[in-house]
Amino acid sequence: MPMGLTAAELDLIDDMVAARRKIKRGTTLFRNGEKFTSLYAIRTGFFKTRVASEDGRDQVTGFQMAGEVIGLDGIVNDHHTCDAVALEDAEVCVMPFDRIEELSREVNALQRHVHKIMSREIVREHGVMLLLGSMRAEERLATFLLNLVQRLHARGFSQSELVLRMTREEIGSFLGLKLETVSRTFSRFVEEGIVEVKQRHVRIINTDMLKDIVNPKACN
Amino acid sequence: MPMGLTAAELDLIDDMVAARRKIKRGTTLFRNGEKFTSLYAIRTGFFKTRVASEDGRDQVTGFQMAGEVIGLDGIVNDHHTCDAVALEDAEVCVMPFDRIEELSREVNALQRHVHKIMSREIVREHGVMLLLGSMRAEERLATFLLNLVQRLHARGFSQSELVLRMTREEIGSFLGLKLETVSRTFSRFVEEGIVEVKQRHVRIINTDMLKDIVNPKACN
DNA sequence: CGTAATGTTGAGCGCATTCAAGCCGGGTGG
DNA sequence: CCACCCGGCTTGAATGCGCTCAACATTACG
Repeated sequence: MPMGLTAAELDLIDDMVAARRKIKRGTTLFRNGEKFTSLYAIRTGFFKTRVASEDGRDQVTGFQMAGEVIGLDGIVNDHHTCDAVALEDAEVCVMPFDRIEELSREVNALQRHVHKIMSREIVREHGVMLLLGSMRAEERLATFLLNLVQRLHARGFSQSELVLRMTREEIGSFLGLKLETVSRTFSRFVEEGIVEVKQRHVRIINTDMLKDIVNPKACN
Repeated sequence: MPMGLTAAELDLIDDMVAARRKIKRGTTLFRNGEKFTSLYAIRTGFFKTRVASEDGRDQVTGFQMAGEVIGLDGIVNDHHTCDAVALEDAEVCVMPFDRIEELSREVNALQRHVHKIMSREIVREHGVMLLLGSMRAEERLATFLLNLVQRLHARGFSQSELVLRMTREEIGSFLGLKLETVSRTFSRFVEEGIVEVKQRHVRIINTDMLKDIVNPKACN
C-alpha cells in the first residue's frame, strides 16, 4: 500500500504479511483482553470494532472496510482493548507487529506510513467525538451516511447507493442513539425525499440536502 | 521518559528536543490548519485540545497535563486538525517529528515508545466515545472526575482534592453536556455528600459512591 | 471599586428514550 | 408450496433527561 518504494523494499513488505486469515461473518478477529501480536489489513469484508464498559453496555467505535487496518488499540498494553467482529465473511492480512517495527526501521516510507495510519485513526476519532458530543440525531445519521458512501466511492462503488452491512442497533450504538431513533430518522429522511430505504439498501436521492443537514445553513 | 535506555541512547533523546517553548494561558500551542512539524511534551501546565465543525460548534477532545504528548493529530496530513489551548501558563518540549522518526529508527525503545503513545491516545478516545455514546450526565461527570484525580495522583497530587483548570463550559463541551447541566450535576453530587465544590476546587468525599455512579450496581 | 466572565438555579420545553405492538422478510420444516 | 417462526425493523404513545431561556450570584481582574 505505501507508495514510493523500490522493488527491493516491496519484497520486504511482502515479508511483513505472515499469513492471511479468513473470518466468518459474526465471529471475532480479536477480542478485548486477548494478547496483541499483529495488525490486520482488511482485504475483503466488513468489520465493526466495539468497546464494552464494566456493566454490560457497549459502544461501537467504528466500521472498517477493505484497505483499512485494525488492531492499533492493542499496542499500548500488549493486549487488545476492544473486539473486532466481522459483519460479513472477511479476509485479512496478518502483520505481526514485531515485523512491522523491524521493517519500518529499515524502510522510511513504511515507518512514515505506519505513523500516518495511527494518526489518521486519532483524527477519525476526533470526528466521532464531535458527532457524539454535539450533533442531533438527524445530523449524526446524515454524517454517517455521507462518510460511508464516500469511503465506498473511493473503493469504486456508487456515490449514491449502498448496502448497510450492519443492523439499526449497531448504527445506533455507533451514533449514540437507540435503534428506534435510527429507524425513525431514516423514515424522516425518506418522507423528505432525501433517501430511499428498503431494509439495508439505501439510495441517496439528494446529497446536497444530506450535507445541509450535517452543516446547517452554512453562514457565508 | 522511555525506560531501558543506555546512556548513549539517552543523549540521543536529548537531541530530539529542539527547544522549549513557553505558552501563556489562553494562547494556542498550535491551531487547526497550521503546518505540522513537531510533537510537544508538556513539561508544566495544562492544555485542552478541541476540534471545530464547519459551523461554529466545537468539541473539546481532551485535557492534557504534564508528561503527556500532544500534536499527534498533525502527522497524517502534515497539518494540524485541532487547536491546543493552554488553560494555564505552560512549558513544552518541542520535538521535531523528523528527528523523532530518525532517532526511533536507531533506538528501538524509542520506536516502541512512540507507537505506544499513539496507541494510548487511540484507546483513550475509545473511552471517551463510550462515555459520549452511552452514559448519562451523572456518569459522565463522575467518570471525568475519577479520571482527572487518578492522573493527578499519578503525578504526586492528592487522591481526593483537585483544582479544575477549565470552566464548566469546557467540561461540558468535553462531556457532551451544556454548562448548566454540568453545574447542576455538581450540585447534585454535593447534595448527596459525594463531593465538596467551591468554584473550581473539588474535594472528593466518597470515591466509592463516584465509582458506583460510573458503574451502577455492578451485577456480581 | 466597577465591570466582565464565570457559575448557580429555576421554569418550561423538546428531542430522544422507553415501552409496546405490529410488520416484514428470510429460513425451516411439514 | 405454504405455514410458521424469529430476528430485524417500523411505528405509536407516553415519559423524562438534558436543553433553552432567563435571572441572579459570585469571582476575577483591571
